[in-house]
Amino acid sequence: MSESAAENTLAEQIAAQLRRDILRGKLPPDTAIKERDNAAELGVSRTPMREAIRILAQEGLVVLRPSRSPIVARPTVKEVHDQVVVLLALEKLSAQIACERATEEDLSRLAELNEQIAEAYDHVDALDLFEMDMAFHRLIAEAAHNEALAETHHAYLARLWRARFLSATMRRNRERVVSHHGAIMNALRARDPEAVDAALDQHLSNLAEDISAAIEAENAEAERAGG
Amino acid sequence: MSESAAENTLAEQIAAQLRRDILRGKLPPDTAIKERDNAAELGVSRTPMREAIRILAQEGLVVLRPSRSPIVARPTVKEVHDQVVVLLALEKLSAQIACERATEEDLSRLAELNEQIAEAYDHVDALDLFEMDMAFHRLIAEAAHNEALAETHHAYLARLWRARFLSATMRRNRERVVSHHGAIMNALRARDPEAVDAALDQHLSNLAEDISAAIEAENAEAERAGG
DNA sequence: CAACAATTTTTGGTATACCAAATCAGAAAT
DNA sequence: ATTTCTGATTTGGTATACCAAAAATTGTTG
Repeated sequence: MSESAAENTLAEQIAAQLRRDILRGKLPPDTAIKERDNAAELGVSRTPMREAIRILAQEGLVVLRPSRSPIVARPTVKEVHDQVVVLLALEKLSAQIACERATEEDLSRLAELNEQIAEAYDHVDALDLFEMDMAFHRLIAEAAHNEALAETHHAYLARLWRARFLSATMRRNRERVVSHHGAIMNALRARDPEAVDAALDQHLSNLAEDISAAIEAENAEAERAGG
Repeated sequence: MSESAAENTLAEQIAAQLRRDILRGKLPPDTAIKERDNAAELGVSRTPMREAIRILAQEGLVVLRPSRSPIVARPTVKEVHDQVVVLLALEKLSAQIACERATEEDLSRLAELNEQIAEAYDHVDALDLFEMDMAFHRLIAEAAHNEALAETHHAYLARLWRARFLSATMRRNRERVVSHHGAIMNALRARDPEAVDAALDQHLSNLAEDISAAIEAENAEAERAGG
């Protein structure tokens, strides 16, 4: 996991477990998450299960409905698209600030990670690769040294994880990713705000469309199965 | 309240209560919120109190410490400043999008509210005025018709509520607020992204400094009292 | 008088039991 | 056959009790 912290409480462990199951598709959208049954199944009480569900709801992975079981969220294309827009804005802001504030260490960490990604691209599985990509973007956000910004950015990254995963497995493109990351990095190295902005636009603007396509495909699939 | 929703659960009611107490200064920074004592005091059990505390922690109003009572947050100047930076960026993004997407109804609501603010400025108390100001900025965010963006923007507005309140009561300036709001509105009316950007910069850039000054003053005060 | 160790207290985390509201199913009446 | 009313079941919300870990305090010892 990109989370370095060990999951302390039972609730957090449960949340992590459910999160994985949701993101990997084991718990597809619209699946009910009954806090009673689910807790029993895992051999825990309702209390931590309840808290875990709240955590995921806060992340947007499940939706809470009054007097109904929470269900795994099925975001609409518009919702996901809107979220991508915000993510892009946050990342651009981070990068702008990072042009001034990034330390040498920030930059070298970024470079190192990009190399790792380039190297691992054809060996590791999509999920692990995704963790690395996510870490790259988090490093950018953290290079701004603005905690609130990094936190919010991370929240969006996490929320869009599944959508980004769907999109990436559809069109996995080594050259694009690696060279884009390289461009972003070099612009940051040069501390050139405009170049950074352009590079990020380049890298993330397609993302919106890719993700939309992926979501549309999944929802169409569900439509066929459910109707 | 700007919240239109009725608080359903006990936990939400408690959270709302605590939130008010914190924002109005009845529970000043560093105050411990023991879930046991506090629950007993309000005549409720720990369960909803616990949940309420989580809600406020998520909002950044209280901080959770391992094996310690949660305490009311005392944001540093840097933290608040960083948050203002993000708020500004979110609002600018909203306004940019709103230039395309805002409906006539959005614009007229904005105009109406601005008039109300101008009219009420010298009559109502600072708190009510603040609700109105907050509503104005929320309308801008909502005019972008991007739910995720509006939500995140609102979260920052809420988190900065106390800081903004401190700053505003320090230097209340009718002309500045009303004319700035007017400028923002007109730029939106003209659907001119650059003008909107400039107007928001004008209005909110001072905010960062004002807030910093206010927070510094409060923390200095606490220093004197506590040391 | 200082430092350390043991005990007591306080903390959050978890399990369980109970309740009220909402939903769903089945039976009865039209 | 359809609709409506009722009661059983399932849901989330709340209260309470228990536990383990971590502080704080106190007492003891050097």
